[in-house]
Amino acid sequence: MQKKANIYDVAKLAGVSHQTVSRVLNNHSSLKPATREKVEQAIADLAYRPNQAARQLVTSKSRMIGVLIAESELFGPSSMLNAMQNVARKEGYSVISISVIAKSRDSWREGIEQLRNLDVDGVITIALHKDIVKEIERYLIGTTIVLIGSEPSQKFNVVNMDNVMGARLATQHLIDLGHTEIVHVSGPEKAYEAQMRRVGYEDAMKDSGLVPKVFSGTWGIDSGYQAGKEIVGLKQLPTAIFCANDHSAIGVLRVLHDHEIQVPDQMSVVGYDNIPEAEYLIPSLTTIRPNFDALGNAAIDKMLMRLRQGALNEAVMLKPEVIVRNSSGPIQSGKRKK
Amino acid sequence: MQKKANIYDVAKLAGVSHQTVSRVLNNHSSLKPATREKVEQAIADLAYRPNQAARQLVTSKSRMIGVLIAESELFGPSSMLNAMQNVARKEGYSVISISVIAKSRDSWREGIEQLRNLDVDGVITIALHKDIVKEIERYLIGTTIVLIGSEPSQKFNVVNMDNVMGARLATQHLIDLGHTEIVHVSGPEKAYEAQMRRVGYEDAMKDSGLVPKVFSGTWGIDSGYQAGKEIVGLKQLPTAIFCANDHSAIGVLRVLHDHEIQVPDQMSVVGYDNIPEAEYLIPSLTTIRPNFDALGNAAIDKMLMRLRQGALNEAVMLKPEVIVRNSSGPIQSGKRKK
DNA sequence: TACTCTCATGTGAGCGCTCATATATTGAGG
DNA sequence: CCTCAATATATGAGCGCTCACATGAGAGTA
Repeated sequence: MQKKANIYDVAKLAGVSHQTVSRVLNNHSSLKPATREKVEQAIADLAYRPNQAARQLVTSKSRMIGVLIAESELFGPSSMLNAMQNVARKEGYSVISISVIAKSRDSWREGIEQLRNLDVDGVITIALHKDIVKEIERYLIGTTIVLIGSEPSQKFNVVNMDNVMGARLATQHLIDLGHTEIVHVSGPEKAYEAQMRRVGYEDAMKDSGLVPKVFSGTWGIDSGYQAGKEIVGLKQLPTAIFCANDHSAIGVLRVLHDHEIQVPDQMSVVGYDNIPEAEYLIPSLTTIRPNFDALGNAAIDKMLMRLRQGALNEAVMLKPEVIVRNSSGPIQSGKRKK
Repeated sequence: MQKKANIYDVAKLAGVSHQTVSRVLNNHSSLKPATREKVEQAIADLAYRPNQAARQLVTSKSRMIGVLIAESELFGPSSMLNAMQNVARKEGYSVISISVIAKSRDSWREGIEQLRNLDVDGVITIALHKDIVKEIERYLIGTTIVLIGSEPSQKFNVVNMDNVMGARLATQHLIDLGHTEIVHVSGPEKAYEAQMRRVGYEDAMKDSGLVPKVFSGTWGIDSGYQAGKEIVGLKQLPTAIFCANDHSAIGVLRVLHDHEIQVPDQMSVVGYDNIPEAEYLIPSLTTIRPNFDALGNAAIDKMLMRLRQGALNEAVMLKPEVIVRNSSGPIQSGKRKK
C-alpha cells in the first residue's frame, strides 16, 4: 500500500492548484464545470479521500455528534440510535454513542469527558435526568445540545414524544373498557418520561372521577415483578394495571400468572413502548407505540439545523398511538378470586 | 469563551519548550520530575486539553475503533458494545459503532465507507457473515480487524463463544431429561453462530443415536413463531424444541400456548442467549448464557494488543453455560400434571 | 583543564487541509 | 481597443501537534 494521495497530488494531476481542489471538495460556487470535472476525475483516479484530521484541525469541526445514553440496551434507545445514525450518515456526520450509568455520577463524568476529548460538534442526550443534563451543561459549554425525552428547557432544543398523551390514551382505553380500579406501575422517579406518563395516567383518572394509585418502580422487568407482588397482595385487587413500560408489564404479567389471575379476564394490563416481544407475550400485550425512529430523526434534524444556522427552535412533540392486543379487555362482572 | 490554550501557551507558562510539554503529554522517559511537575501545573492552570485532530494529523492514529454490527438492537450485540466501550475508554480509545443491515450490500458498503472516512485504527465486527467480512477485507486494507462470532480465519483475530458447546449443552440437557424427539429451530443459514449452534445440536443428537430435525429460521421472534406453527402441524409431535436464540423461543412458546400444548409437561423448550426477559417468560425459559461482556472485553483486548504490538495471535473461545428454568422438564408419558 | 559521554531540553519542519488574500481571466460597456 | 467589474483560479500562511535532529549541562575520565 503506497502513500495516500493528498490534495496536492490531486491538484497536480488535474493541472490546477490545491485550492481549486479544495473548492471542489467543498462544493464551492464559482467553479467552471470543466475544471470541476477535471478535478473529480483526478480524485477518482487517485482514489483520493480527504483527511478528516487535517480538515478538523483547521475548521475545528469534527462532524461528529455524540449521543449520551443510559440503558443503551433497551429497545427504545437503540432504535433511536439506529435512526440517528442513518440520517446523520446521509448528511456526512458520524454518530458516536456513549453509554452512561444513570446512577453513577462518575460514569456521567467519564462520558462527558470522552465527548470533550472527541471534540464533538454537538451532543444529543437520550432520556437523561435533570442532574446529568446539568452536568452536561456545565462541562460542555459552547457545545450544541439536543435533549430527547428530557424536561423542556429554554436553553436547549428538546425533542419529546407526548408521554402524557400516551399515558392518557392507555388509561382512557382501560376506562372505556369499564375499568374503574386502575393502578399504575411507574418508571424511575427521576426520569422525566416516567413522570409524564404518570401525570397522563393521573390526569385521565381524575378526569373520569377515579382515584389514581401508583406503585413506583424503575424501568426494569424485576421492578415490574416487585410492583406486581405488591399489587396482588392488596386487600382489594384493582381490575387493571397500566405499566410505565413493556418491560415492567412483563414482570407484572409474570406475577399475575403465578397467582393464577387471568389476563385479561380478571385483570387487564397495558404497557408502553411496543417492544418487539410485546406482540408475542402470553397474552399479547396492549401497549402504546411511540415512534422511536421519528424521534431519532427529529433529534438529528434539530441538531443539524442548529449546527448550520445556529437558531434555537421550538420543541418537537411526537404523538404515540395505542396498540390494542389481548392483555386488556372489558371488565367482567364475574368476580375475581384471590 | 476565550480561545483554547495550545501547547505553546502551556510551554510559555511552564517556562519550557513546546516539545517538553509534548513529552509530558506522551509520558516520555528522560524528563526531570521537577520539569514534569511544572508542566502539569501549567496544564491544569490553563485547563489545557490536547487537540486530537492535530495529533491525529501528524501520527495518523485516530484512537478510534469502529464496530460494525448487524441487528444492533438485540441484547447480545448491545451488551458487547457496552462492554467494549468501557474497556476502550480506559485505554484512551473511543468506540464508534455502525449498524448495517445484514441483507443489504449497499448498507455494508455505506458502513465500511464511513469507517474509512473516519480513519479508524481498527475494526471489530459482530456476528457478520462471510460475504460482509470479505467486503471489509477488500475495502479496509491495512486496517486491523477483529471478528466476533465469525468463521475462524488465518487473516484476522477472531473471538468467539463456543456455540457448538452451548448447543450441545442445551441438547444434552434435553436428552438427559429423557427426550428423544428433539427438534431445532435454527438461526439464519448465513450466520456462522447459527451454523455452529446447529452443528452442536446435530452432534449431540447423533452422539446419542438420535435423529436431528431442523426448522430453519432467522433470529427473529416471528421466525420462531413460524417454525412453531410448522412444528405443531407435524403428524408426530416432538417432545422438545431447542431454539437457536431466546427470541425465536418466545415465538415458539407463543404457538405452543395457542395450541394448548403445555410447557414443559407436553413440550420442553430451550433457548439461547439468556436475554433479560427469559427469566420472566411464562414459563421461564431454560437457556444458554454466553458471557457477552467477556466477549466484548476480549475483542477489545485483542484489538489493542494488535494495534500496539502488531502480532496476530490465537483465537479466543469462551465457554457458555446452561441456565435451567421451567420451560424444560423430564419427559412425561404423554399427559400433563396439574 | 580539556574531552568525552550521557541525560535533559530546545529548534525547526511538516502532517493535509482551509482561510484570507492576491492574481489571472473573462465579458460587457464606452 | 481599453477599462472596469465581475468571475475563476493561485499563493502563502497557519491550525496544533509530533518527529528528527541539534544543542546544552553535568558527570566521569584522563
